[in-house]
Formats: sequence, structure tokens, C-alpha cells
Amino acid sequence: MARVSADVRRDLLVEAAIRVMVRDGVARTTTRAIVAEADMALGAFHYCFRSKAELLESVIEEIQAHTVDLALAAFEEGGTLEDRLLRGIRIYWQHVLENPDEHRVTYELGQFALRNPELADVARKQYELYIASITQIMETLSAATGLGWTEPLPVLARYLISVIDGLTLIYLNEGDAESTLAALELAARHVAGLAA
Amino acid sequence: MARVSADVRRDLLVEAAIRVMVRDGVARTTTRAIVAEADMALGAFHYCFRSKAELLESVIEEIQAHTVDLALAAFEEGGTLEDRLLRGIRIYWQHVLENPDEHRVTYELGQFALRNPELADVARKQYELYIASITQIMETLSAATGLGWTEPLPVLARYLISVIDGLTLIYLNEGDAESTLAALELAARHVAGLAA
DNA sequence: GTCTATAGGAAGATAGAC
DNA sequence: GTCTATCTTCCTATAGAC
Repeated sequence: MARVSADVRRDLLVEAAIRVMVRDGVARTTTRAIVAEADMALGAFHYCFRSKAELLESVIEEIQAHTVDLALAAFEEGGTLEDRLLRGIRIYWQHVLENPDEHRVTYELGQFALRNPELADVARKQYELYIASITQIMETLSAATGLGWTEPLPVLARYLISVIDGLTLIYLNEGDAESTLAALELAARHVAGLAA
Repeated sequence: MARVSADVRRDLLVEAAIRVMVRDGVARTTTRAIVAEADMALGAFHYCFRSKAELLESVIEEIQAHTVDLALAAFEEGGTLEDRLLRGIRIYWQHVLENPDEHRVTYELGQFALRNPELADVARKQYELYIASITQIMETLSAATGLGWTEPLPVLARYLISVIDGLTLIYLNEGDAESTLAALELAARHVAGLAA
């Protein structure tokens, strides 16, 4: 590859890594597979990143930003609180149906990071960010509709994330899209009923 | 090690593998680490199991049986439907608090298995078994209290599993035991309210 | 059945010519 | 900055003596 700044190569490698992860799984995403996907020489890897862990940190941050942006966008627009909640859930669900492997990577990366001392902090921050984002969404929803929540927000936020996470995981493992979506909507209506 | 039948060695290796997984994670559970934990020679591995995948299959089945037994036991004994549901949830939660790494292994194994062609079937069956077990528990609960469910059982079963799975995952990643248990009880009471 | 020794390969990381 | 060649380590699996 002709002369390209190391900064640009960093981005190219992060994107290539994500493609490999989505296609082959995190465990098979080796430095060799990444540089092959990015069409670079193996040696290029280590003057762009000090180590593989450093690349993974960038990958996690990239996916994080992408996910949070998607989530915030999904709950935009008006309607009753229940409408907005249901609409957000359906947009999310559509994304899962269309990109199941992308979501699988999220879980794999989380677990991989937690087992790696160099990445454990990043993994914990990932979840904290998700919780903060959902909390923010729920605050926006209640403010926009003038309602309050009958349960503490930290509890509601964890409840909603867990349902979304858990149902996604079930769907990825078992594949019954219909029952899973029905369960998701059941939970969304439950949460909507907790606003008063 | 003195002369021991290959069958006994199989069991010893499965148990050793589980200990290593709980301690070090699935990714670091190599054949070498397993035989070391079981205090056997490396060569012993391959006249007990044809391959590492064959051992992993046994590990998954062992953990499966153990988990289902625990779940069924947790929902025994009498009381109202809500009492029994809450009691079962709390017994489960106690187990998570006391054995977090054991639960982490469940998720890791599931994902590892799904990415491995030789184990993908086993992984799918694992989830089907969990769904069937929860379905059975919910049928027992409604029969014992003379109530029916206002939502289809396949939906309720997936909902309950997802909340349990999702909240466990959040707790393992983030560690707020209090909010997580509160969210778990919120879901349990919601489910109890769906019986009529 | 049981062990030691080793094959055969893939991983992350580096050295050093250009 | 860029590449090829290579170091070192660790993996699964097997061969073959006892």
C-alpha cells in the first residue's frame, strides 16, 4: 500500500477488525486476519497499535459510539410515552433482525474484554455508558410527556436494558423472532405503565 | 496416575475443565490446562476424548443438567403464585451472587459453542432446554394455583428468561447488585400479575 | 491404559533492510 | 513509513515406548 499516514491506517484497521469480527467472530479475529482484511502487511499492525489490546480498545469505543447514536435516534419523534417506547423498541428490533452478527459481536467483545486485564475497565465503562444512555432516554421521555416514573430510574434503566439484552441473546441463540418481539413489546408496555 | 478406567477419567476431566473455565475463562481453558488441573499427563486427554470439542460437549451437558436441576428446585414449595415466583428468583439471585464466575462461564460457553460448527447444535439445544424448563415451571405454577396466563406461554417464558439472563449479564459486567435485584423483582411481580 | 516426546501449525510481536 | 522474514510461545493432536 502506498504511503498512508498511520492515523488513517489506524481507522482502516479498526474498520477491518469489525468486519472480521462480524463475519468470523471475536476469537478468530487475529492480527493476521485483520491486516489481510485491510489489505496491509502484517508489520503494519504494530506501528499503528502498540498491541492487539490497544486495537480492541479502539474497536470497542467505535462500536459504543455507533450503538449509542442508534439508540438515541430510535427514541426521537413524538407521540405518547408508550408510542415512543414501542417505536424505539421496534427500530432496535429491526436492526437486530437485519444485523444479527453485529449484535453477537457486542456480547462477544464484552466477555472477551472482561477476561482481559488490559480491557476490563473498558468493558465496565461500556455498560455504564449504556445504562447512562437509557437513563437519559427515559428522562427525556418522561419530561416530554410530563409524567414521572413510579420506580427508581436506576432500576428501570437496568430492567429495560436487561430485557433488550436478554431477548436479543435468546433470539441470537434460538431464533424465534415472533415470540421474542412479542416479549419485547410486553416489557415495553409494562415500562410505559410505570409512568404516572 | 495409577490405572483408572477411561470412563472415570472422562468425568475427572470434565470436572477439571469446569474448574478451569470458572477460574480462568473458556478461552484460556486449553487441553494442557485441563490435564494439569486434573493432574494427568497430556497424552491422557486423547484416549478419553476424540477431540477438545467432544469434551466441551460433555461440559455443556453437565452444566445444563446442573442448572436445570437448580432452577426446578428453586420453584418448589407452596404459597401464592407471586410468592413462589419471588422465592425462586431470590434463590437464583443468591446463587449468582455467590458464584458469579460460574454464570459467566455459561454465557461464554454458549457463544463459543455457537461459533464452532461442531458445537452449534449443542448450543441451540441448550437454549431450547432452558425455555422448555421455564415453560414447565410456569405451567406448574399456574396449575398449582388454579390460574391461567393472560399471555402465550412461549412469550412469557422467553420474557422471564431474558430478564434473568439480561440482569445477570448486567450484574456481571457492572456490579450493582441492589438495583439489579430490584429490577428482577419488578419483573417477577409483573409476571405474577399476568396470571388470572 | 499410561506416559514422554514431538509433530505441525498458528498466534502476537519484533528486527532490520529498504 | 513500509515491508519480509523470523523469534518465541503456545496450541491441538499423535507416535510410540512401556
